[in-house]
Amino acid sequence: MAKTRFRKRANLRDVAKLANVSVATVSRVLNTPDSVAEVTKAAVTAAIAELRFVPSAAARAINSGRSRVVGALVPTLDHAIFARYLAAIEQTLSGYRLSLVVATTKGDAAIEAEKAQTLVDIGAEGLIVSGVTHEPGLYDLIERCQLPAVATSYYDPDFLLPTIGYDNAGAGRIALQHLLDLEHSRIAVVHGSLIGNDRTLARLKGLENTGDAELSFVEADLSIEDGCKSAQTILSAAHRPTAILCLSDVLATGVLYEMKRQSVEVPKDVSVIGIDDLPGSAHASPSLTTVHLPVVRMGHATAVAISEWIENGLKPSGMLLATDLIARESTGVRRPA
Amino acid sequence: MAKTRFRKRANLRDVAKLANVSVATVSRVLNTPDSVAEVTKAAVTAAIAELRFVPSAAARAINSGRSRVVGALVPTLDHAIFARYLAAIEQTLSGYRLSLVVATTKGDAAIEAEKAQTLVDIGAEGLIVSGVTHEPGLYDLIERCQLPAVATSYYDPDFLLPTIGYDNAGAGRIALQHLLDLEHSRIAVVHGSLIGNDRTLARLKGLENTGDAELSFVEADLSIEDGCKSAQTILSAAHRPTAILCLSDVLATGVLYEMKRQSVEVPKDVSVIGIDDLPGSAHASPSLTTVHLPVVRMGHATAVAISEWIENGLKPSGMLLATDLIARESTGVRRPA
DNA sequence: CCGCCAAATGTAACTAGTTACACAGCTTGT
DNA sequence: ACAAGCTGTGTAACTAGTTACATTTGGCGG
Repeated sequence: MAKTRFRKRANLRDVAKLANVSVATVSRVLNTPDSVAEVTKAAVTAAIAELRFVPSAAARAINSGRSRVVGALVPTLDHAIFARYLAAIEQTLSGYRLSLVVATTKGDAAIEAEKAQTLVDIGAEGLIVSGVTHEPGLYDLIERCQLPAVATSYYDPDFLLPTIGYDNAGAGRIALQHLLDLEHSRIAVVHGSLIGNDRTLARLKGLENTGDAELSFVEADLSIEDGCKSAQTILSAAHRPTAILCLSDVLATGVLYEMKRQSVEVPKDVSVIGIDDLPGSAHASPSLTTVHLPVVRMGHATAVAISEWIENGLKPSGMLLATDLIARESTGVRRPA
Repeated sequence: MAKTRFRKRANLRDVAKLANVSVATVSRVLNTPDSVAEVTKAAVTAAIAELRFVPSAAARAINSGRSRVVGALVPTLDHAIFARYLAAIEQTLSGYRLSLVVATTKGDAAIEAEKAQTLVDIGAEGLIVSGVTHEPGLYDLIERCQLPAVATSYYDPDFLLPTIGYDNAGAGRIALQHLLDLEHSRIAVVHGSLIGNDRTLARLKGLENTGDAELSFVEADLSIEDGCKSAQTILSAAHRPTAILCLSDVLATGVLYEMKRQSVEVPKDVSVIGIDDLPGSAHASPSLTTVHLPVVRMGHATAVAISEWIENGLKPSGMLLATDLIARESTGVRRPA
């Protein structure tokens, strides 16, 4: 009874003893079964089964120097854009027999640095981060550990880490240009928080060359709710804009809902454009004109890059992914007032 | 030169040698710094810095027997319901200093069993699975490894593993009852794939007690796209139903869009109800009546349960989370034909 | 009938940490 | 003044695997 009371996990030597073979033989049964005689193999297999032996991942890792884990740091999981992107990463990593650990940062660089440390603590072999704004601590960590790391959602060939992403300023510019082409000259811009969010900042940067147009800005949390509120603010303004440029589809969706609620016709009374191209945007009514961000391709490319780096030591160069205007129903030529 | 050519990662003994102390002292500097004299500590710290020493996660894990990693198997990440749920899990696990590895299964039990094995291979200390339909291989694995594992999104006190979730049949029943209360008697049911999806199956089971109502069924992929298509099918039927019950909000959203496109008024001409209560559902127009599934609470509860099990050996009992009807604008009393 | 070779297996030394125990050196109490 | 006790540190034995090298065994050719 005392024996079975607290039977701790069996290890290689327990199996070896029971099967009356050496530890090396057990190890061989596990790794190179062809090099072991059938009878011996059978005995070892039986012992493994009897002891319910499961090899220790840590012990294997210590020998191989491999954990087969890569870590991804994202602001949130609760946003379709990051979820899709991580889905693509996971799928591709899986093909390289690598696993994905996800850590969320709430867009806070300090939390990010902290969570990066815990990723290193569990032995992550590579890191994927979002954007190019980080704590020095994160760079230190990457440098100290000689950790393969790539930054995504942002393309910047001069950045310390390889970047795989799109031209956020360009995406903003594309959206703005579309509205300018439609002769809009009073445009409200709805954007998410600027604190620590280089993507949003860059998109705003892309709006600098406005020609004759006059831009006004509204900041909002990244939620449909806040998109609605922003629309209210904009509609109640003295000089109503003829177009609303949302730096994210989530906000645009909220704006669209509020327009409907207030019986403002889109695009007749006001045009609305987003950036992201979420799965739902094509089905909104009116369907949302937006700038497509290739997050799925980005996820795949990122996973391939980090995998090749980890497995073959091939440090990737950056990759710029194209963003395209998807013209749908929510934008139209400004009607002469 | 030859020395620096390929300086492999420094280890404890390298640091000890350089600092002229023993390995134990270095280890103490790392783990119990207060037990080391200041001068010694400084020397060791300097050596650590000089060699860019980073302790090996695997070696630590082998001693502690801990990996601090838990694995979650979900059908997909590309669906708000799972993303929100995982976000909640990650957040709560993080509080226990545990990391989350995500593996996606495409709803395929065989892929699930396979990925569960890779989770064990990287040393996961606990497993979170979705639903109660799995391969024997998965159960074997859990049993062999004595792995803490909980099943979610489905409550079944008699299941082999502790379940933390809701009553899916009940959720279906609530939705149906709502429509019956509104005097609907011809109801179309739109549901996702039944293959290997016990949640959908259970929700359908909940629709058995129909009273006088007559139900028709349409199967669709879980996408807005397919929700639209299903609506087309339903609208073109000879005997048009007065209400559409969607077993998922994604489908309901598609149905709603199609109604708008075809100028079918909701809820005047037809009522629409969903199940899930996605973030966007409250903002649809008309806003979607649905059955709220507490996925965030489920995520938290699951994370707490698995953490307590791992850390303190407390095997959780199951937990039934309430589902509530959220009556909004998309349902109304059937108009006398 | 002996030696050579290959297949099968064992021994022991690795991987990189943690930690029980021993012990030196100094302070404090009697 | 000497024992006791505390602090700081070192030695070596652990954790659980992999693997280089050594050894045994048996078949087959000369």
